[in-house]
Amino acid sequence: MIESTLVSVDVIALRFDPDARTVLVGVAPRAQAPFAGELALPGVLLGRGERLRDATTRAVTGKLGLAGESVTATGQLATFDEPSRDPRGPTLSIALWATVTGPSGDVAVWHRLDDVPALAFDHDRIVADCRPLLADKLWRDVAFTAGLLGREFTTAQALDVTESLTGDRPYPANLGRTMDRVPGLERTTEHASALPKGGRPPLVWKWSSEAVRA
Amino acid sequence: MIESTLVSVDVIALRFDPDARTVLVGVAPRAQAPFAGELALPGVLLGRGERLRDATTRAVTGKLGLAGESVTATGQLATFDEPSRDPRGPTLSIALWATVTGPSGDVAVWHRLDDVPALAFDHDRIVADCRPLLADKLWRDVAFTAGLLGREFTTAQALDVTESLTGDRPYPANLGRTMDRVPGLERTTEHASALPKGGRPPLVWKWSSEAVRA
DNA sequence: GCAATAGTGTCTGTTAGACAGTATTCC
DNA sequence: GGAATACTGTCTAACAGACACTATTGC
Repeated sequence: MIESTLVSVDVIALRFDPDARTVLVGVAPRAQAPFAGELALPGVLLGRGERLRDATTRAVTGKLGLAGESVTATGQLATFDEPSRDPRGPTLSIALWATVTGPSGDVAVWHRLDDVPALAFDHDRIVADCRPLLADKLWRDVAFTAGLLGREFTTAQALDVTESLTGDRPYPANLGRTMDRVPGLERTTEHASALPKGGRPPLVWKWSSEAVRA
Repeated sequence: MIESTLVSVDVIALRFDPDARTVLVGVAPRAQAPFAGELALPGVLLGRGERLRDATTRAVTGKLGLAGESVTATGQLATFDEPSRDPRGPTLSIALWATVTGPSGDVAVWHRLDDVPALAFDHDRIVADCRPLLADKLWRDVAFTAGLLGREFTTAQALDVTESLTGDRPYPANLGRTMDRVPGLERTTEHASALPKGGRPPLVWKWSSEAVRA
């Protein structure tokens, strides 16, 4: 009988901050050794029979201090199998993404995707390797996109999120055409409320009800 | 302490058969319960500290009866976490791909990708879910493509492989342009040897030496 | 009106898809 | 020459990228 492997679940928790106009990743200082006090992605050991989705929520609530309801969507990214990645012994790490909303949590520290500080374990590598995967999901994976932007959002916010994930701000006209092709996403004629500094109010986009049965 | 999860590695082993002009998946009857005698993807339990690549090779050699050298490339697909997928208890399955060449092996049974028989466990689902992922790797993932087609190949074989994976036979001119854009792939002026039934000999394509440092 | 923000029309170059026509081989 | 196979040139539609111009708001 082969001795079984430990499996941990490490989560890239993303939150869109409309005020900062950017997407943020949640990290937290580790409570225990190894790497006690150092920042790390929220991660937990996968329980026997536990679903990945449940472990993801457990990591986000337990390690970042968020409410379970604030997790709007989750999904897989990749698996990291470097045996020496955890000093306690060989541990498989399944990297997942989660989109969250609402209050920022008790212990979470939020950083821009292109400005994540040095993290414990191989978490720097996980973030670096998974960033292109995340950028690829925007406007392609409806659950991811809707989870990040919420039930309805403005063109300006869509531009901000795209810039945060891809590193490149698209032209509004081009992004509009991209969004027109996203299934379940509808351009409304409503305008958002006036801006603090003036300027034309942006258009509102909404997910059709079937598309977001989260 | 949380009781740890069992992790199995299930492999979609692909082989291009130039005579049958199609890509084949390797499956084998299970030697032990559960599902003894039924066909299944080659799979093994992941050992403690074992790399996924090594477990993939172990599955292909042990369960399909192929030589270790016949595995030309491997990579990740997705993770399946349905707790009831294995009657022995909750088991995580990491699905991986492997490309193989050479003799077809002692126990392996080979089927066309669009004609895989009913399989044990949730392996039907794994094949169905992963097929689009595999089609997406062709001409994009150089290791995958080179592993499947080998060091050099003809335009006709490229057409056959593309048709097997995507279900659609492209026009030669269009595939040629796609291949012109694949980094490390070079169109030669050589022609393959004559065909059994006559006809113009196809052009040969080669990977540049840096591209295939497998 | 001016600054600030947002949306629209249109042009360009690239790519995917399609197909007729041509080339090379065996018999 | 005819059947079988393979390659080439070119046309069309879709798409990404770019940008000038117009529209709406607060001051």
